[in-house]
Amino acid sequence: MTTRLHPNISVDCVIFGFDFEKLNVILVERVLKDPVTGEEIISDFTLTGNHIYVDEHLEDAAKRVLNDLTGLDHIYLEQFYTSEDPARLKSPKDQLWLSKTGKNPEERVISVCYFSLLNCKETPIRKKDRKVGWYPVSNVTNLGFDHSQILAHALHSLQIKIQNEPIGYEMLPQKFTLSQLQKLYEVVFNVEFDKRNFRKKVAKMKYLIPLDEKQKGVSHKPARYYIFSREVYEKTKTDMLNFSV
Amino acid sequence: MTTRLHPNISVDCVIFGFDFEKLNVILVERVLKDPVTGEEIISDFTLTGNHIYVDEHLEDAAKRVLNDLTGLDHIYLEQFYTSEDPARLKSPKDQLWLSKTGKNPEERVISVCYFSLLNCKETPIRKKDRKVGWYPVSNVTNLGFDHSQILAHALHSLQIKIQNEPIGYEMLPQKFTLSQLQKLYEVVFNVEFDKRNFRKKVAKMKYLIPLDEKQKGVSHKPARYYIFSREVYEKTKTDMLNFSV
DNA sequence: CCAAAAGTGTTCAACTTACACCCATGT
DNA sequence: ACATGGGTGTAAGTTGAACACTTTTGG
Repeated sequence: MTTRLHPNISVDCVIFGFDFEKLNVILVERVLKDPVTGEEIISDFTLTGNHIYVDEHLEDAAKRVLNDLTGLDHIYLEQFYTSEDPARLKSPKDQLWLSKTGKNPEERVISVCYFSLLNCKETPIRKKDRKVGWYPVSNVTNLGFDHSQILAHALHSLQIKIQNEPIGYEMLPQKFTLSQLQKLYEVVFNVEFDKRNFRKKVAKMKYLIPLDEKQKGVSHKPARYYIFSREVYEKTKTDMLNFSV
Repeated sequence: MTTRLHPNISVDCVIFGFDFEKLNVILVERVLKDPVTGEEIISDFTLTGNHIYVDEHLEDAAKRVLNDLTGLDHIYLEQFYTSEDPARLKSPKDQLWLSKTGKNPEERVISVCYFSLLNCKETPIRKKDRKVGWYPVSNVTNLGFDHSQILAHALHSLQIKIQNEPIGYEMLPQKFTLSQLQKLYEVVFNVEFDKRNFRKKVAKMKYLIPLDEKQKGVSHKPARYYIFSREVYEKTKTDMLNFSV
């Protein structure tokens, strides 16, 4: 394994997180100051990403990015899109940033994009040299590079995927309440559900298993905890079929 | 625009076609003969693809592949996956093929994959130097390179996509019958539908417009023709919502 | 005792499924 | 006349949508 970075191939990670209230995404601040005046020439945000090593699995490169940020392994990771417009890094701002950070702004870079799912509350973010944090997806505007489009793609892919596979549990703690699960679906799709109808719906999902354990220390009727059983899911899943358009 | 091919980036096209009976895919024969004995050292099939030019849009590269094969422009094209395992072209067979066809077998190639949709009956295939043709998807086994996995990915993506957008019409002639439409969905999902229930379902789709025109020259009751109206579709489409797992 | 979220059922409308026969055409 | 696929309706069961009150806890 060589350690040379590939000049033309990168990965970008759209790291989604749920905090029981909103859908969030990890962004990195991108600030460039004029060395003389101290004025901020660039001040915006981007997704997290990296060039790959020339003979590295792209998924491993994405895991590197994730591990650098969170210290975690085994994070849910899904390739969803490859951004490749030859002009995608050609805006004056992006060109300036690339030259000031030691990249060659002439090089074409295609970026294979992954989304990840995390529970914000259980994920410490290691802020290294640059400012990194969770930001509500609904507030995000004008990211650097073409990252706004990548984020839009990612959200759409997440919506499609979560309809067909039980991946939402990746954004919840192991034990969760039905209200938390409902809120998760609500923020992912940006809709509201009726509590009773939602509960009737999930009651049919046999892989959602109620525990004899309730919330403690909450100043209202404590909610029952549930767990997701992948084992039951794999045994009972049935292929979807429903062409709805 | 330079005309140098990028050594590390290619596109592969999974070209699906419907012939009113089966779902087909265009494959290219890959034959390598021993120059002395004439024995066939390699004899299998692959998808169609090509390296990109260094500053070419990947979608344009895919369009080149499609235009070379069919002479057509404006073919439905959808990026669905990027194949990237550093070892994806490392099997002895693939290495042999690469060296015998003037490629450097050491180079890592990542391939951005697109699927296209066509009506077989309206698509002439230009067979140039190599043998190219339509093959039933259900019979395909053991393609060269990692193309079997790419095809499986493509079929899955097609199934997901066709559930959420009316892209099936790309595989039908402009005027089609309801039985043809039904057969299309049946072969894409590999299931059978009840004729009456299918018709009730599509009757709700306002963008399926019946014509005052029927089949001619068929030895049975002639079927009414329908067209797909994109205009009506765009006006009436509603966002899907149904997390079914 | 108050605030806060948990939990629970019924009714009506819409949709899904299963199922069988006559029709228009070419040969 | 016959073979072929086109075209149609109904009843039963299931699912989806709308809607309000009681319960349990902490403060």
